[in-house]
Amino acid sequence: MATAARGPATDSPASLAENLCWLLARASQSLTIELTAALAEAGLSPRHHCVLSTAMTGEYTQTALAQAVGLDKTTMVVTIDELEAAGLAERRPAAGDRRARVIGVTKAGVKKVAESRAIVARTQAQILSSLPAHERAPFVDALTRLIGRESV
Amino acid sequence: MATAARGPATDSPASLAENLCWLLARASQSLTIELTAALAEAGLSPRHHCVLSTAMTGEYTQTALAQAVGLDKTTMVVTIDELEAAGLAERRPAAGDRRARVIGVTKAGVKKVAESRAIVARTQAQILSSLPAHERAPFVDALTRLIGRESV
DNA sequence: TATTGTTATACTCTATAACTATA
DNA sequence: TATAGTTATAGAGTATAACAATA
Repeated sequence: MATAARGPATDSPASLAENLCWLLARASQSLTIELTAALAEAGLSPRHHCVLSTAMTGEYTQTALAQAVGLDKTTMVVTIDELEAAGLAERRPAAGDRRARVIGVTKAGVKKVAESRAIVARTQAQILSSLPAHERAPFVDALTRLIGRESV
Repeated sequence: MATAARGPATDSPASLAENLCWLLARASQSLTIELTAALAEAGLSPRHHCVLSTAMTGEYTQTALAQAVGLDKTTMVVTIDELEAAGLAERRPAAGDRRARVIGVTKAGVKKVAESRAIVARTQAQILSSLPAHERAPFVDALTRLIGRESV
């Protein structure tokens, strides 16, 4: 079974197209596992990192932040709870709306993001190293366009 | 980029590399939702389709099938249960091992796969249409290499 | 009436452990 | 002792609905 364990031995001509969704799911899963393990050394999950790192780039309310990273607002509540408990982020009153909270990043959070970004960069470099250099940008580009597709 | 709602307005140079895992997760999620909706008209989930479609390509025991499509053996039990209840697949005794079961596809299953493959092909064509034709094969290729990376 | 954030709840997918019957 | 399949269970991640405070 030298090849049997590698993947489905599809013999139909439709196999390539048929596998797109499956390929994405597998790639996403294995990379997430890898990144989760790498980020654990900073005590963050990929979602923590993504939210915290994004929060640093502007003044986001919780809802705006949720939309920005593609999370449900209820998931965002839990995520912010955890980041706040860790002292990395905090809910600040929004300027013009007493309902809304702006998510601020604390000093400790800023330091943590620097740390986690280094980890992420290292991990992704490892991952992308399996692609020829000239294919990397087009690949990421194609992915981006695939995501932008439906929301346009 | 006046589109704050489109994605994180990252201002760091690391944004591209930083988003790889996130991009894959988003792409996988949105495509899975789309494919799930499309396949619902055939009464199948993407996982059902993938397992059934793969089972047709050879003589797989449950465990072999699980490895082939990247599912846990316990998930495979449930999947086969459902496919069997729907009359699309069946557990047959394996030739040389009384512990193992070969997953066979029934006549109804074969017809169903033809139907679901058409749906999948149509859906993927739609999805890939957002990429220039000459980028599609390299993109799928890159994805495949990314997955093959760790198991090698 | 609509929206922000919250809580509670449920559902899917996946992972872990223990069991059986074979090998 | 190890393996194929099963069962039960637990854990993520996400989604839905209802609520309070505010707009």
